Order: sequence, then structure tokens, then C-alpha cells
Amino acid sequence: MTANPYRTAVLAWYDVNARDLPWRADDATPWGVLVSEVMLQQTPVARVLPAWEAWLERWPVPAALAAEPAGEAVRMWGRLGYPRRALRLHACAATIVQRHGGEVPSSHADLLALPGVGAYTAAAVASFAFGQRHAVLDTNVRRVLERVVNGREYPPKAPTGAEYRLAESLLPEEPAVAARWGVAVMELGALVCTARNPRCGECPVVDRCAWVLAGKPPHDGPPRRGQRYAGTDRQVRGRLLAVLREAPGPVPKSVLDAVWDEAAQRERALDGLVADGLVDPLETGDYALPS
DNA sequence: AACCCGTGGGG
DNA sequence: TCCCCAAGGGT
Repeated sequence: MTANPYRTAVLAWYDVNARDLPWRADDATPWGVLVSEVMLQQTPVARVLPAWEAWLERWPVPAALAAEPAGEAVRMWGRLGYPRRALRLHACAATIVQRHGGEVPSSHADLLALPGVGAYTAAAVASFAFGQRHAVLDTNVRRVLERVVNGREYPPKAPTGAEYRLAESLLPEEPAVAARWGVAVMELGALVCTARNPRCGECPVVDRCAWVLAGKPPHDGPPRRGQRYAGTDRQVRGRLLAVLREAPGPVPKSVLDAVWDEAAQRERALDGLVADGLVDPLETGDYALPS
């Protein structure tokens, strides 16, 4: 008897349906888990897989990455998107070497203090890499709980205190089981309880799902609009950085100028990249990835 | 709290 | 086609 009526069914489902992802392998290190979690922030698993393999091959421990220029991390990041994550992962490696003896810290507080590691990632690494008991509240878990428990199609835009309390209340007592529960719910959200066209026929808790029992009422309230991309500074930044990533060395400004015709926006985007530390303006007038 | 930050695939 | 979405975080 437990306070979590879904636990047995979800864990049994995960036993059978868990994907064989390399960062879940027995020989995966905490560093490998941390790298995977940062790469998976807003980037789909399929695109992360090859990048993760290459990254861990080149930098199997934090010290290996910390010994190289930040620009190498940005280059290896490739087209995963949000390249500031590469910079932060490099800064993570430096911090781990300087403050933690080269070992990824295991406490939630120490993890949270690392650059680019927020509430979700800290909980995920503490749970998945170190077997601790933490509520991992990612987009998948939030959607599953919103449907199964609250009977609504989609959770609020940002995680609420109520959501954290709910996730905590469902967490099994034993740390190892709690960790398994967290990754299992995430997997259920990723494979079955998807944002669009959920496969309720394959769901282990469909008979206890408040949303299904209510007749799958569609999301009401304000439309969940995504952010525009075409024509934004983000698109320009992406083009500029793509040129620098693919170049073997410093690039003349004239080459960067060719990626976008509107000068004001182009300059603003380039200035932003410099301000973020993703691009170095050289004294020669050329631009390069940071050293 | 709202907005910014990349990229590509699927429905 | 176009829109939505993907293991978020920082400011």
C-alpha cells in the first residue's frame, strides 16, 4: 500500500519499454549524465545521441573539457541549438575541476550552483546519476501528471508550487525506487503520453487517468503560442555562429556581413554573441570562436 | 514574470 | 505548408 496508485503499473511499463539510451547504461558516468541532461534541454533525443557520443569520446572527464578553449565546446556543439549551453557546459567543467576535484558533485545544492544547471537538471543528475530521491519535473512529467491526476490536457506554462508538491507527494520513499519512478514517468511522457496524439491505448494507467475518464477535454484558456523564429535575432545569431563554427580559424567581418542583409539587426546579433562570450572580436578586426 | 535564447522533424 | 514541439535556464 502506497500513496502512489500509479507506481506499480508505471514501473512495470518502464521495465519493458525503456529505451536503451547510452546515458542510462550501467557504465555511464555522472559526467555523461550531466552532459546528456544539458544537451537534452530543448533538443530531441534523436539529435542528441550522436553529439553525446562524440562529446564523451573527446572529453570523457570534465578535466579534459576544462583544458580546452571554450570555443572548442561551441564547435563540438554543432547544430544542437542554444549554443550558450555549450559555453555553460565548459564552465561547468572548469568549476568541477576547481571546486570539486574533477568529480561531478552529487548534492543537489552543488549541482544547482553549476552554470546552466537549474532545478530540473540538478534533480535529474542527482537522481539518475547518484540514485537520490528528488522530484524531477520536466515537460514530460508535468504533462503526465497534469493529465493523469488533474484531468487537464496541458500543464501551465511555467512549473507551479502545486506541481512540485504533487510530484513530491508521489515520490516513492526508497531513493532507488524514486529515481526509477522519475525516469519512468519521463519515458511515459516521451513515448506514450505525448503532447499531441497521445497513445492512450498503450498507457499503463489509462484506467486511472483523470483526463481520459473526463473524456479528454481539450485545453481551454489562452492558446499556448510558441515563439516566432524567422526574422528574429536568434535566426541571425544562428547564421553568424554557423559560419564561425565551420571556419577553421578567424573570419573577416565581410564574411559575416554576408549572412544577413539588414545591417542594424546583423550588428545587434553579432554584438549579442560577443556579449554572451560566444564570439571573440580580434584586434585584427576578424572574429573567432572564444579561446 | 515575461522574454530571450537555435534547430530540425513530424503532423 | 505551417505550426507545434523537444529531458530548460538565465535575466
